[in-house]
Amino acid sequence: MRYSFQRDTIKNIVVGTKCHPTADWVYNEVRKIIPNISLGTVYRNLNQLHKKGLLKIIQDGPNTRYDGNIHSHHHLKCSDCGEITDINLQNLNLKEKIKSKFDFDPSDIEITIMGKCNKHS
Amino acid sequence: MRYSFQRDTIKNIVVGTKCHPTADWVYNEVRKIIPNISLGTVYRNLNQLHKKGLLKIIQDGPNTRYDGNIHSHHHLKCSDCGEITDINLQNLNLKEKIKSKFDFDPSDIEITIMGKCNKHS
DNA sequence: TTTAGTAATAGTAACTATTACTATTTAAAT
DNA sequence: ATTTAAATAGTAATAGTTACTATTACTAAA
Repeated sequence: MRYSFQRDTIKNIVVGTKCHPTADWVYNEVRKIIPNISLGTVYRNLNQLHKKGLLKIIQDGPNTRYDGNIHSHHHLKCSDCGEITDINLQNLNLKEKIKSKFDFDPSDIEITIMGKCNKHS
Repeated sequence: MRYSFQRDTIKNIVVGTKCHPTADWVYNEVRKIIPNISLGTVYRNLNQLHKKGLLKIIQDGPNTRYDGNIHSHHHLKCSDCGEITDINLQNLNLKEKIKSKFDFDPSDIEITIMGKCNKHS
């Protein structure tokens, strides 16, 4: 993958925020640095960065969001303000439970906990 | 909510399958019974049935799917064939873990396990 | 260094899933 | 039966994303 300033900027923006942005949010942020960047360029590069494992794609209901935290983690989502927070859940041993209980070979586990964050409980 | 044959048929189709269908799949099934039903009617009724708690909406990547199983359960998804299977995971005690570890009041937990089903492992 | 090759881009068009709109139909209460 | 409002079919509109194309710009080799 050849260097491009556009992709590099997009990557830095996604990795540099904890807000799990949409493509459109990223687009508006990048435009502050590259005013004439194309929305298509943002989408293309977000997808390429995902393919390279440099960011994650998460679904927030029907909305696609991007996550610069590529370490194994899960999400809390506040049903009031919509804020999504990364959390770590260790020792769940879920993969072993799945493997022993079901005829299924697990590779990745996604957990989203809906509820109220401290500002809205 | 007034009775309508369209809504009743849609509900029976979603509840009667384990395939976690898309709106379009439901539309094609309903058309076998009501050939001139409108796609908008399918969407409107799927959303109404969801509001009434008679079905669930799940996200399969960017695709919205409907689930007639309204009991608490989780999902296995095969990364080869895409098949989604309902599973029960008891005694995870996740809500208590979350409540004690994070400043967050959990209401609902969604778990999706990606991996290979028995046909593709 | 130039140059040649090709990946990446900007701008725009196209596509797809979903929702909104509107005139007409229909359930069901009076 | 008449009335009323919910629901419908059909269509238009919207939003998010991808595809297309002429042009630009990395980068490796001459």
